[in-house]
Amino acid sequence: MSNYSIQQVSEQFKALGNPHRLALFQRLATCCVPGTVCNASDANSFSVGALGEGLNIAPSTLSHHLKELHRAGLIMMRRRGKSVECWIEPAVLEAMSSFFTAPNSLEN
Amino acid sequence: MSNYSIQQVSEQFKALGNPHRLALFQRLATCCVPGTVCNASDANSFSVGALGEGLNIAPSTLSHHLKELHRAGLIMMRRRGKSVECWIEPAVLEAMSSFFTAPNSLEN
DNA sequence: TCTATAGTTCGAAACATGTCGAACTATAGT
DNA sequence: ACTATAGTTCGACATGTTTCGAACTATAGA
Repeated sequence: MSNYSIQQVSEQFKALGNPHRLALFQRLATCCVPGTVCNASDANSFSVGALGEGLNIAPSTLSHHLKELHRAGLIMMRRRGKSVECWIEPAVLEAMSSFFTAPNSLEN
Repeated sequence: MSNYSIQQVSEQFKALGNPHRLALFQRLATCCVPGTVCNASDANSFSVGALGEGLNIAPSTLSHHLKELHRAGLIMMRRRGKSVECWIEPAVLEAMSSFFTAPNSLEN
């Protein structure tokens, strides 16, 4: 049973509804190579810069998108020295996935 | 393994990233009352009008939102007499859910 | 303290979205 | 044919979003 509202969940989907942000999120969500057993507990983190690699967007745009993902509650961010590391809490992936497998549990 | 691109999937999330559309989708996805065993094969359908009930939006707005959900490939629509019935294919729920449980399977 | 690296904030421009009412199409029943 | 019901399309308007460059803050190392 989720304690999120329709409003909150729609904000999360909106955050994923942009190709750049979805690519960033997927990069964080993909914690192991295909065919490998994925251990959810050691979620690996990326620095902001590393996340943006290959996306061809300005640093300011990258920063903006990560802020959106963070505000939606989809990713975590913490400063570590010169860089800021980002990661996804496994519970977030479970909650998002369960919207489709158990949509009853959402209220309002 | 999904055969959708980042572009396509982000369109699907974008479609769900609006409170009204998410409410419509959830109403269709909720095929059984909480605590009941849900049989995915007999997905129940709603007419356009029934779906919009309680949402306080103009018929034209409702129509627009359902078209968006349909264009994103999230819902099916078919005319049945005077009304148009909408439903979700169970495979869509599985595909969406698997983005969060197996994000590796998405390319481009 | 100076410099280089890593991100963020701000303001502006172009573009997309959500919403409505009015006018339209489609079907069923009389 | 006429009427009522069910949705859709169109045009308009207000509001949001995406993106950038320029200027800023934060940290580490020399």
